[in-house]
Amino acid sequence: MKILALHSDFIEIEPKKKAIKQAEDIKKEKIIVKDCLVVLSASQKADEGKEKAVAKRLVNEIKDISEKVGTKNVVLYPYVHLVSDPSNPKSAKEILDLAAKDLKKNYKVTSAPFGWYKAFNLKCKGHPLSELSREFGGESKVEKVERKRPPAVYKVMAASGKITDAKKFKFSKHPLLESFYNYETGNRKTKDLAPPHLKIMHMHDLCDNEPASEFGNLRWYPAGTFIKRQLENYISQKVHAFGGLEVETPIMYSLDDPIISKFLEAFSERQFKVLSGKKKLFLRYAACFGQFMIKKDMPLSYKNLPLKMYELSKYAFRREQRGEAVGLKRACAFTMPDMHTVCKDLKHAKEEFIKQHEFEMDVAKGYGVEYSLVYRMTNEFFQNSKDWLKKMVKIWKKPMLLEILDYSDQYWIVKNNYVYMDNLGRPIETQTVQIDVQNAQRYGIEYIDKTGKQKTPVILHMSPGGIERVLAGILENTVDKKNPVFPLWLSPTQVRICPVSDKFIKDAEKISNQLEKERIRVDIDDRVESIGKKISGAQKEWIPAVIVIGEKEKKAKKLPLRFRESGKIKDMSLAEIAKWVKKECSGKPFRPLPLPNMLSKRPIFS
RNA sequence: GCCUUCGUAGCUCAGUGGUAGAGCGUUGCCUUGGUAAGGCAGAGGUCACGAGUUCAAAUCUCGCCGGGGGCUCCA
Repeated sequence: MKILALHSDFIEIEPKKKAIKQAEDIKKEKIIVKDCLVVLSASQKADEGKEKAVAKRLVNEIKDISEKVGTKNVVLYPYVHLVSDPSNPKSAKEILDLAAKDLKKNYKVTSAPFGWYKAFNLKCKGHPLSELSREFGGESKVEKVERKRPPAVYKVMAASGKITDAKKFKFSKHPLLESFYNYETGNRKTKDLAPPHLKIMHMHDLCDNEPASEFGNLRWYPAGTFIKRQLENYISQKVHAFGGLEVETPIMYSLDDPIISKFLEAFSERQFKVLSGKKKLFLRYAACFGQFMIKKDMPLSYKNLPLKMYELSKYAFRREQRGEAVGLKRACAFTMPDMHTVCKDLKHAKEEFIKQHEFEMDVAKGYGVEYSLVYRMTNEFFQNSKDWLKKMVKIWKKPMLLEILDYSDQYWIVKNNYVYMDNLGRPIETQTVQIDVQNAQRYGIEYIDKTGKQKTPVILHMSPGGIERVLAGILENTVDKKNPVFPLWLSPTQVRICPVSDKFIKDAEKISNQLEKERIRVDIDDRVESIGKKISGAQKEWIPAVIVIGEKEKKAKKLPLRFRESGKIKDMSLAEIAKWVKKECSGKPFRPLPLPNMLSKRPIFS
């Protein structure tokens, strides 16, 4: 559709006679509208069948222009002569009618008669914005790139390295892998319920959807922010120790960039786009772009390889469709740790892959959640890499699923996914390592080898798990437990002290100060409530350990810790408590209590 | 984007055409306690939003926005 918008002092329209058969029946009278935006429009062949989308675009354009020129009077004037390939009249009329209906909510709309020869008299204001032309189609429905893919073949590699057709594999001892396999192959037994982590998210005041944003954009409250930061710091700490060089790159990139734009064409529906004046930018969906752009500008030597570059992307953005963004499983803005390793060649990449696979498993230990492993690869890679896969399974020590693809329209030739399952039998894919054989060439990344020749490297992608998804996995994992707790290093409160009455608050504070010095997160239930209620509250909050303090404890040398998981009470000295927390949290980052330590002062967020 | 379902107090929800409800939480007072919920009183609502039908709409119809599920998708 092409439009010409004229901000006018007035327009005077006089219908003369019908130009086409389909012309609408009207009274032949003069129409005069003063101080208005006259929108001459013509729809094109390409708009046929997309009337709704085109009408929407038309409405948006008109809103945009009318706001700029400051008028609420709109005159829709069908003007087929603007284009050389007009659509059929029915389609054009439909677009105009839809647009008029929509615009009438906010504007005074006059529709010039459709299909008539009209005389008109118009005075255009002549300021810089008074004459604007625009051209657009129903972009919201861009044709999808049809990918005709042959179905994948699934096999299972047992811990011994033996490969079996997945259909024949006995999954009975591996229910997690089985339910994932079932989901992958379409035997989906899902329940018509929201994933349970949504409730937990809310119960613990972690986070919520932000109604003033797009769906899938979350706001995080202190307890949620605490857990998120802990996970972020844990991963970053691990990656640093593994040799990742941390960088920070922009979150938005120009759509006009010759390298990047090519990469994006097929996925334009999934991007958030941003306007900077006339320049169009998009928000990144991963940290690849920024890192590849750095690497392409670096004078890389074989001596630098493998070069591991790491970024914790806050945020990465994907414009998920309605019905796809669910709680933490698929947010539209998410935190993505992303490492890209430049390797000399495929052989080198395969060696490095093994190390990164071990690394991923080590990181996953900190999450404390059981998961499955799948390797997805091209058939060619599979045929050449059976021994390599055996090395993987030896580290993994359990059967892993193999998905073998008979096509290669993606940038990777092999990747693994670490898969958590939610309680409704749906997978949450988190960590991954991938061998990328396309992007080095696409971005022009090169290194100089021993002989002084320029070579194109192979790139390894590695993510130790999108933070939100990892959290979803951890939360889902608590659901079937009798007395669920967060891993101690992720518990906002580790120990709660409950004085039996307000006489003992001072004593509680003393103990709390001592424990705080040992870097333990302690809070005090100083509310005027019965001790039973304080215990009950601590249980509801999943506080891992509770200490009741009264006359008895004041005198005793040890403190009675009630552990949530077991429900048992154990007498422990301050030193023993500190030792326990240190042991449970070894190798994990520390953050102080995210909320006031006195419960009476603590705000409720949702 | 399509299909489906839901939207009532801070939260969880009841309320099928006739005065807006409960539990939890919150506020105040009483209770000063012994390992899962002490008592009493109060505050808190544009029934998502807009239009329509009706003497009368939380309730029926249409539209719109938002949440959940399914499809597609997840680079």
